[in-house]
Amino acid sequence: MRLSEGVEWASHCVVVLAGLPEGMTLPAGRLAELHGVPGPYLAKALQALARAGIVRSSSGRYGGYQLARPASDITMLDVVEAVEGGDELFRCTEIRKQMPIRRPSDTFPPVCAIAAVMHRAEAAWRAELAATTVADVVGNLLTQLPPDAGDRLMTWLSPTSG
Amino acid sequence: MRLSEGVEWASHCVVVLAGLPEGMTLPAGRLAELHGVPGPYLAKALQALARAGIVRSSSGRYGGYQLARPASDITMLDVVEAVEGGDELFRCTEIRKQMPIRRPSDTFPPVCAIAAVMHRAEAAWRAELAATTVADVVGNLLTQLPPDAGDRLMTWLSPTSG
DNA sequence: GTCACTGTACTCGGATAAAAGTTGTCCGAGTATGCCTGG
DNA sequence: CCAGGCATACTCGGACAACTTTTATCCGAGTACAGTGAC
Repeated sequence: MRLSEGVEWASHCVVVLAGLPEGMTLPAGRLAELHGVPGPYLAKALQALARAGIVRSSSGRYGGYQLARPASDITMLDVVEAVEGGDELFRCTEIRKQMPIRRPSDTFPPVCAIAAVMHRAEAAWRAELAATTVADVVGNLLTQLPPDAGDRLMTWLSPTSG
Repeated sequence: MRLSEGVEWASHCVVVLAGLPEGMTLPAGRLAELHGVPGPYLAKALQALARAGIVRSSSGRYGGYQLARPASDITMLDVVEAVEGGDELFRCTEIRKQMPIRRPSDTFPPVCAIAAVMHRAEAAWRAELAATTVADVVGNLLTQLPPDAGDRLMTWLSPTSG
């Protein structure tokens, strides 16, 4: 089991979009080129982000994607759930209820004891993702990258380059 | 993304095995029948548990599976990793290193900032699973199930029944 | 000089194929048991 | 009556298909800009 690649790509895209000047958009093709990933498929992840209200898309010439709300209001959990779907990692199929030793009069606890453990662990995972915003990641990156990384990015994004 | 069904089945099997008298074995076919799941495929999960040293298998007539160590020494993380593999949920493909704005002189931080967040969340998930042993789950079940559930199980498991 | 219109080039969005991983199944190798035979 | 050997039936273990999910791709609908022409 592993998360889809789209989660990684979408996360990087959101981080890049968070670093853009206010109002600037970036088309999917450019984002794909920047990250070296297949463009048409990255679009799929970006569409998922748009459906979730994380990014806003503008059509037409000079259109593209931009964040729909401040980076400090977007958690990593939002990004993961947008791409991956909000389904739980562990889905209990209630096989305990199919045991032949069951009697009709038996009243089962509301949740399977095993599912309870799994859900508790999953909640811890979600809580950690929800505690980190995209702004946190950007802030963390700024302390690690070379000082001119932002300038280089903007230069590369200028239409004459690339 | 979701965990494979084998994780759920294996967990239930381990719990059942933990409730057996010392030294008693249970064949895979019986475990499958008990849970109402496809037998040959459940064997696959049980084999994984055996490879991980969680259960011990005995061949031959009246053979089967039993726990390899006390239930209090088996965590739910052990079970999940045995079936699902120890791979991490989020695998960083280091796409940051493929950006065209990169320069050879750039020294990258050891871990991608995004991967760091994902790994932190994953660690929280694992920690929660590692904090719960199979014995805990069994103890929890004993407070919820009807008092005669154990007797019913042993009756059903007796060779004359089924 | 200003405004409205039209053409164009670019964007997103969803519908459509290929690849991988998971799910499900089968048959062969190995082993402890129970029976049979011989002492 | 007891011990040894043998056939048996049962077990696990790994190798082999079918299906679902993920990955990858394409083409059409829609939109904002730029140029053109009329006023």
